[in-house]
Amino acid sequence: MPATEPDGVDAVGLDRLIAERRSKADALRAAGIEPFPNTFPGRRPIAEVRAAHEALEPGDEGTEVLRVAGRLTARRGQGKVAFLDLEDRDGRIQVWASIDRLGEEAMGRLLESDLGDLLGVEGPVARTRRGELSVVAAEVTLLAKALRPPPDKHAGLKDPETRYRQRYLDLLSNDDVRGTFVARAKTIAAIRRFLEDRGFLEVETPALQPMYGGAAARPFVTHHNQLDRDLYLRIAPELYLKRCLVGGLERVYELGKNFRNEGVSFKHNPEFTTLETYEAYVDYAHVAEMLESMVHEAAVAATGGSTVAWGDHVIDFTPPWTRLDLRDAIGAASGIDVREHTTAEALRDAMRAGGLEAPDDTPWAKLLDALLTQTLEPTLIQPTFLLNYPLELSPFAKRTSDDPGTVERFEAFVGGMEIANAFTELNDPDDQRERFAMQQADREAGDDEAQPMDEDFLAALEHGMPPAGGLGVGIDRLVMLFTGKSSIREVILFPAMRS
RNA sequence: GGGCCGUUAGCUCAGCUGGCAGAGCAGGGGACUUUUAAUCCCAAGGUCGUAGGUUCGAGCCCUACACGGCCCA
Repeated sequence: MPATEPDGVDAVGLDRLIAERRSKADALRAAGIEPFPNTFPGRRPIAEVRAAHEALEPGDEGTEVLRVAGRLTARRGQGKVAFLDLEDRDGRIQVWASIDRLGEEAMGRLLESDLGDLLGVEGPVARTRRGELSVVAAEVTLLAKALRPPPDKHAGLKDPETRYRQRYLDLLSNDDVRGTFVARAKTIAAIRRFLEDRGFLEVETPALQPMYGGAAARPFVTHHNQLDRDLYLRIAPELYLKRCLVGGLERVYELGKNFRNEGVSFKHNPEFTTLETYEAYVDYAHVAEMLESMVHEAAVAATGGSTVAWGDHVIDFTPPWTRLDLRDAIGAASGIDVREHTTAEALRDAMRAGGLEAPDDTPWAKLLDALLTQTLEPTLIQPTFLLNYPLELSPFAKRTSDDPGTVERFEAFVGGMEIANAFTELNDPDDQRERFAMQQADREAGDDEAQPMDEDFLAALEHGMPPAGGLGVGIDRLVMLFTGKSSIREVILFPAMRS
């Protein structure tokens, strides 16, 4: 064992680094200093302290003694004066420590601290001759000893696997990652504020459901031991929120997790966050106006402005957004007039003639959806509504008055992604029963994402649901747009990973 | 599910045609009373993702697997 190593430190690599930090913590305890104290009262956020002292000139020192706390991220100087960078959630400030102010013992302890330690510092704020705003340490308190070394301070943590599996390391070493999740919180808060202002009630409906529905997706199945029955994790709250409309709650929303048993990719995580809103006595046109205002307000709250950079584009969320008829827009993007190809065979042939993927044994409406995905969707960078969808794709939407094969539904696209789906809600229980029957037929034909019949929901509709406009918004995708991230994993704190 | 790429020190990365495992930062010892990725000197730190194979010899070539990323479905 090298003579320079502390007692008990003879390990190598990471083990040695941990052992060194542990032995420092032990030494503090032996000196009567608790390396994990319970509290540090009166601490002020660094950003606030900075703002209050911006006016200080180089060489000046403020009169007020205050406290800041955060993680030690860098240290310069090792002798009788040292400069340390302390970082909290929203800011970073230099700590100016000198043996003159701290005394020999406290200065010695400070120099024993390690990068990653959580420190509390008390003292006045000064601006150094070089112009750096600093807390002049009169007293330094270790608030929590870091027993493991943090990631490199300059390069940050880059390995995506470690970033997602140990997100706390990502958050503490990469400022912009913290910013992403702050933006996410601001987005969600702005949406709640917006809906609250419009008289919506926030409700909570079951995530564990005896029967799932409200979306085309495969569910997770779990089991309740005492009831001895299988339950599904919800794929959407839709059918419960409509029961709330039947009950007279008139304007409701739920913001929460859905669970879909599908693959993981840059735009899919098995649990993800959606907003659903239902408003009585309005139709989908009204919902479109609400959505564009809501997203605009959320963009301003999250980013400070109405526009965001997205690749080489600048997306402008300012209402009103472009409104296009689905069939017209597909025709313009693909060169295929879907009104002229009214059978699955004809549409499939036209798609293949145009070099597009068109699976066999697929009904006309699903081919239309495939055509949308392949040709139109990637071009919808600026916020755009596509209006009026085929009935077969929309088992809960109300028919248009002029075409029984079309429903009052829109999807909203931004950045080449679908971010929202809305319709005038189907409230005729007999029509709804027919739609379930159509889904049942799809299911028997092999579509395992088709809706199962839900008699309990039908009974609710039979009691009378007011005409209403409903909306679903993908919150994760919205945050991707606001923060310029191209992967959903960048906006979910702890994304799903293989074990 | 398919294709391509990646996995080397705590972190970020080099590593040539197969020939002794490298750097910066972090960490350790020392110097330094206004630093800004502080600087200077010294010493240390490795199951090269895992398991096989080829070879006198494998971080490097081959096979399988694991995990991750990107693209496609």
